[in-house]
Amino acid sequence: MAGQVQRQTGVALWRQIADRIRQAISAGAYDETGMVPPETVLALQFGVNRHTVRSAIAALAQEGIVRAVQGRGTLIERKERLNFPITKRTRFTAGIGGQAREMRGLLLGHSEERADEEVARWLKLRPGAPVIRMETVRKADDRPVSCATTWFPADRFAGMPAAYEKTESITRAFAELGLSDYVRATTEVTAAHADAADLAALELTPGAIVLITKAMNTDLEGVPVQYAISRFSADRVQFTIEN
Amino acid sequence: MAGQVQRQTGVALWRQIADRIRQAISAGAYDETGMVPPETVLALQFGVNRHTVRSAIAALAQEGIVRAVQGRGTLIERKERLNFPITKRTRFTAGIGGQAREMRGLLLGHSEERADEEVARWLKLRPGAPVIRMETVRKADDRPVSCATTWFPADRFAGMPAAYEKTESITRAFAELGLSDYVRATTEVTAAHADAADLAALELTPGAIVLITKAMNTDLEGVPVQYAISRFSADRVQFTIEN
DNA sequence: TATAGTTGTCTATATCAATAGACATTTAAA
DNA sequence: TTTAAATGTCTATTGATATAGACAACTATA
Repeated sequence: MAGQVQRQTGVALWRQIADRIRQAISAGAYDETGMVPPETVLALQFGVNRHTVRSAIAALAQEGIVRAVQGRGTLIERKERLNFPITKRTRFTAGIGGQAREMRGLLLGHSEERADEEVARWLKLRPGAPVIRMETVRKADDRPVSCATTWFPADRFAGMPAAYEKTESITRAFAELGLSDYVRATTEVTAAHADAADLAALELTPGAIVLITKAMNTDLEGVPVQYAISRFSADRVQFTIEN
Repeated sequence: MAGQVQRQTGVALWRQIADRIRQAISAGAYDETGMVPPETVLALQFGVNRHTVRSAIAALAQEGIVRAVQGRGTLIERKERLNFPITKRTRFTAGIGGQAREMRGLLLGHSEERADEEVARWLKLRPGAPVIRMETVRKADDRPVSCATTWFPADRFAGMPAAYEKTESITRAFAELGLSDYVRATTEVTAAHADAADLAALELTPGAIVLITKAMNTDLEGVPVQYAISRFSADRVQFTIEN
């Protein structure tokens, strides 16, 4: 994890260092001791003052990733990265499956609106067609993993928000509405800094990274049934694509 | 592109704004005029002082993305986000294909070493087996798109570095070494802040995000021939997964 | 019960980031 | 040739970031 931090780039040193330590923890670099190296050692490694390292560690403690104990050191509290397979049969709940005890989808809000150009294109509707929009957060063992904006054709899935709120799962909600099976047609993946809404929904701190997927599901006849823009905390998930 | 910028996060406002404008340009938000909105308008949009916007634009001008002209406005010079499909037949050169005039792979360095646990697992070798490691950068029209660390079984592909340096492509290098076809077996995707080496290789600024893929290719019998960890500039690419 | 090693707190100083306002300079269009 | 609209430059001030040093407080262990 050597490599120097860079100055005068608009990114504070303490944030660069926090990001590097977070990544090192994820990669298992400190698994032997379960602790982050002493502040003086890190300061030397990164070529900065000890106080700068302290700012970085304070940020990580704020995220709940480490806990500093006076006299002992800085203990690693949490270290999670869920694997999320993307396949023809991608389902959030089943996908995370055995990796967490409890999976829940929470409905933050919903509305009926007219499809804009992007949504219409993905759902193969005409622009202005009525669609149901839902804002959701998905949690694994009560830790938010992703939040999503999802659109459904309104004529076919008017009862979606209620069904989702009841079942806490898209798959089960589809089943309630008479769609027993569906397949993932396309997924686009990008990454960006989380915006304010995502930070709040995913309980992240500014500067955090989100993996963004834009995905379209179809029924077995190939008719689009759902278009979703999901934001995943990059620290907590990885995607796997099996071909 | 509304949404406010965030203060006291360790990421300077001018950098947040630069990132947002870069992304808006990529998304085609200013395609009608070919210009970025006036500084005073942006300052109002983001809720910051005009000087802060000027810092952001100066950074983008430094990257060669925009060019400010006194009296006229700020012109968009370049606007790239390459789409990179991930399929069974994923090939970097062909994948980016029609989206750039010229595709090149550059060999930064290589060595023969013993497989560590991770590499051995992916290549289905025993730990300690000899492998060839290559560090490469891939460029589209001379702009770096990704950098990669790649491992090959040493017994089978000893001539890989030389072949890659000559052909500037993994596919063509494999062909030279007698492997005419191969398929993508698995791809893992994550995102993280770029580390110092990636920043240099990809000509990015600190705080930039990289999409990271870990991918394994096999020959047509299913024998692993290549394991690669690639880092893509998140500002310059997106992935598409077709199922 | 010392002692080494660690985190916590305090003061002080220098540099970067951001705001504020005024005015110059250039361009394009009226 | 004006004029409006845009970028360029300058000065000044405030708050965040980073460094520096000293010492307190706590933990584990010899």
